[in-house]
Amino acid sequence: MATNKPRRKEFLDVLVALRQIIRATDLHSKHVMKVCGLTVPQLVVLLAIEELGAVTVREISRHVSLSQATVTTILNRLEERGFIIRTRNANDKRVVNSRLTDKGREVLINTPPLLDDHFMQSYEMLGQHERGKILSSLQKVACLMASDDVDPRPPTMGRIITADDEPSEQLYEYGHQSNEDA
Amino acid sequence: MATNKPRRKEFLDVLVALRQIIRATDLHSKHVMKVCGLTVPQLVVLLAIEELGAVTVREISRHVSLSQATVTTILNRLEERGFIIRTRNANDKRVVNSRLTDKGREVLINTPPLLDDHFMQSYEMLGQHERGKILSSLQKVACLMASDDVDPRPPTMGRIITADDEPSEQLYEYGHQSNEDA
DNA sequence: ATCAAATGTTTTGAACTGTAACTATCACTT
DNA sequence: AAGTGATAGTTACAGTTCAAAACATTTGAT
Repeated sequence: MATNKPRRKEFLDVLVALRQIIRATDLHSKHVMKVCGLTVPQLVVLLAIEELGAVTVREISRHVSLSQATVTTILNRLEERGFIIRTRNANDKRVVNSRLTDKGREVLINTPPLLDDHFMQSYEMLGQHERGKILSSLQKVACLMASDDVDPRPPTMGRIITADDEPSEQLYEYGHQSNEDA
Repeated sequence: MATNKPRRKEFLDVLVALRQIIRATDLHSKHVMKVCGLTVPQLVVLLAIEELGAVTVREISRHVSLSQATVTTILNRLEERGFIIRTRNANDKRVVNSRLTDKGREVLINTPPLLDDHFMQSYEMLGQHERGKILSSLQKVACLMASDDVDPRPPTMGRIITADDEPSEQLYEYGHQSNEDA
């Protein structure tokens, strides 16, 4: 337990790296916006709806790691532009289910990559070991940061539509499950 | 062999981790705001000014990895609240130099940590090897992402304000200095 | 000296983001 | 049935963020 104390500088390095990553991510989102008319957050939400079918706001917000309010504003834009429709659930009128329209489904066909092109290329060339190191580090950081804030998670009782809501592990998977409700 | 091609899922994992990190960072910033009245970006800018002395907007923006426009809006808020003052440079009236006020210097004394408490604690307990892995991974990611957006700026060659940019004590005179640059 | 290009900052417009306050609805108790 | 508390979603507000356009000023060329 000797050299265990990171100096101030080490934290600063972490901070700087994080800020650069955040900035690059944001820049990429703006770039995607110019190319395809949708930002990365919008696409992420759209993909979540594609994957989950008729889905509640809360489920989306958990799935994409955004607050409910944020998801609402994103859904507003998506609905305005005709990529999704929202319908109140008949069983529980508090609930709003969002689904893709044809237009929304179509726009997803040509989805540009959600990560920076250059990053993806370089990342692919890295060799499995290195990639694993990076991914696990990112997840570790995410995890360490999240745990402070963990627990927006009341005992779920999947009543309305939900199947199960696993927070981690494979978030996006291309399976399909039609989960229609009357 | 040659499982070298990361599957779509691997990129998604990266994306998800990144989004969680970004979110956590933002949450922490909001938290800091509630505690000390300044957001993390505001503090970062303030710290940059503390470090660099009377400094231009462009220099700040490079130092903190934010666009000039963003720095300007942050400076607006900081000036409004009396933490800094901006003065136009006499030599070149396009240039604006920002410096701390006493109030600004004072508020920095009790700066809360710019990284999440819980994260810092856990990070400290990690052992040097693990920490190194994480830091280098973050830097790698930052680097891979940044290169797309290559810095349109060669290393600062101090034109207006003196040259050597030692990150330590400020010995900046914004007087003149014109020759140089043989 | 004057006009044009370059440079430094600010403004504008649009999006993301979260908390807190608010509405509507449901579930459960009395 | 009425009331209370929990839950789902939206709105209001404040802050960050960037690109692009608008300004202001300086520098270089004619």
